[in-house]
Amino acid sequence: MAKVSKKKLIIEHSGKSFSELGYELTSLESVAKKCGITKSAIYYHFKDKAALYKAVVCPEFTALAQKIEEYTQTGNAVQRLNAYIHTFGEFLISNPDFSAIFAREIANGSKTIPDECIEQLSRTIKQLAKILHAGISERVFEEESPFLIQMMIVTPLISCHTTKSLRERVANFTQSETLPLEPEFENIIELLSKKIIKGLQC
Amino acid sequence: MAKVSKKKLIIEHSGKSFSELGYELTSLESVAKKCGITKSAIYYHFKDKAALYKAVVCPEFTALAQKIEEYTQTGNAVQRLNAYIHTFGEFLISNPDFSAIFAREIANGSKTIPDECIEQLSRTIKQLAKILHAGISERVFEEESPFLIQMMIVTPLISCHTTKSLRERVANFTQSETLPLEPEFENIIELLSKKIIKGLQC
DNA sequence: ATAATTTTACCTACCGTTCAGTAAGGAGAA
DNA sequence: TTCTCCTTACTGAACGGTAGGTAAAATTAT
Repeated sequence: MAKVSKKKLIIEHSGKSFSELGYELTSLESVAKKCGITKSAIYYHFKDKAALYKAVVCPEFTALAQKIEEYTQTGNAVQRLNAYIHTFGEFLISNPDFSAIFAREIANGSKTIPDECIEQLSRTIKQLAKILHAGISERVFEEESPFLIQMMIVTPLISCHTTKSLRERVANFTQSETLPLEPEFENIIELLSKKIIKGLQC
Repeated sequence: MAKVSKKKLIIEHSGKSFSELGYELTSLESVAKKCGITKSAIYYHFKDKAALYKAVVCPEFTALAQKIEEYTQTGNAVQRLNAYIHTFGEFLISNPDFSAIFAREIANGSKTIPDECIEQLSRTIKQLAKILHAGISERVFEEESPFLIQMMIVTPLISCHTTKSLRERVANFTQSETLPLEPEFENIIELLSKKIIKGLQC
């Protein structure tokens, strides 16, 4: 065997399924089928469904936190906040699977996110808090809760993919009206970043 | 029967369950139990599970669209946008069940939202588009996609309840740090409204 | 041979759905 | 009044299907 470990295969395919169907509707049998193995083989590698989910989700949160810390160290507060939004945004936009899983978790009360992931998430918000604090020192930002700013950044970006078909359906009802309402935004990250930074400035 | 109709009871209890557990995890048997009837009684009143879900969700969307149109007719563009955000926000904040269902739908690709609801949703965004257009005429707003603004308004508000426990867990990792990060925002609607309007102004 | 991996066969539990049946009550005719 | 007929509102049992999970045998790799 050209050692493509089955474990990785399982993580890949189940990740896709978790993102497309959600945790509950993802059946291990269908995942096994896609991997070309049986359901029991999954149970050899993972204790249970929840453990598999963890194995899918944790590395993603870690990679995100890593990137955030890497790219938001230099420059003034405005530049750093811009970098924060862009780094977060590009990670979400270019990882639609992770985005979808994150969206479901948020809608779900985040009950199934393990503490390990929460810790990674807290790394990013700590970084955001630092940037906002720097902005206050530089007298360019008004004081505001980092959680609120985080939500203003993350939730629209996360929903960007998941609301696509919703926007299209809504557009079907509005397209005959006066205003042309395009349901797609090419450069949502830049648009959002500009608006949030402007909204935050003194 | 002089008593409260069972049909309403079913809608109430299932609505709570749909919002707490989601569509899939809501079992009709548990709903029936809470209503003090049998599962079959639900099938007497509703064709199937999907029809019950519709009966729960449609009136809410209609009520929302109604209120939006009612409260955003008068004033200048800034006042009307402020009214739009407040009306939408207060509806969501004071209807956490609807909020949770909406959040799940967004995370889920909105596959289970009936067209009837989409139409109601399009009413609200048409109204938003009008307001933004008025703002451009008044030379106070920059041109921007109504869909983007809608997302900036709706997704943070919707996630406000559902992220509560997430924020608390994240705060547990950050509270010992330099910045005190409060996971609660009392007046999120007003905060959000101010920032979005500022971000949109010329 | 031994350890790692995977399959076969199976269990239990639950879910949405259907369906036959029934108690209660009103409408209309006798 | 009383008998018949029909409707409303519901029950209980069962069905087909699928899900997560497990024990043990079989296969493969070292």
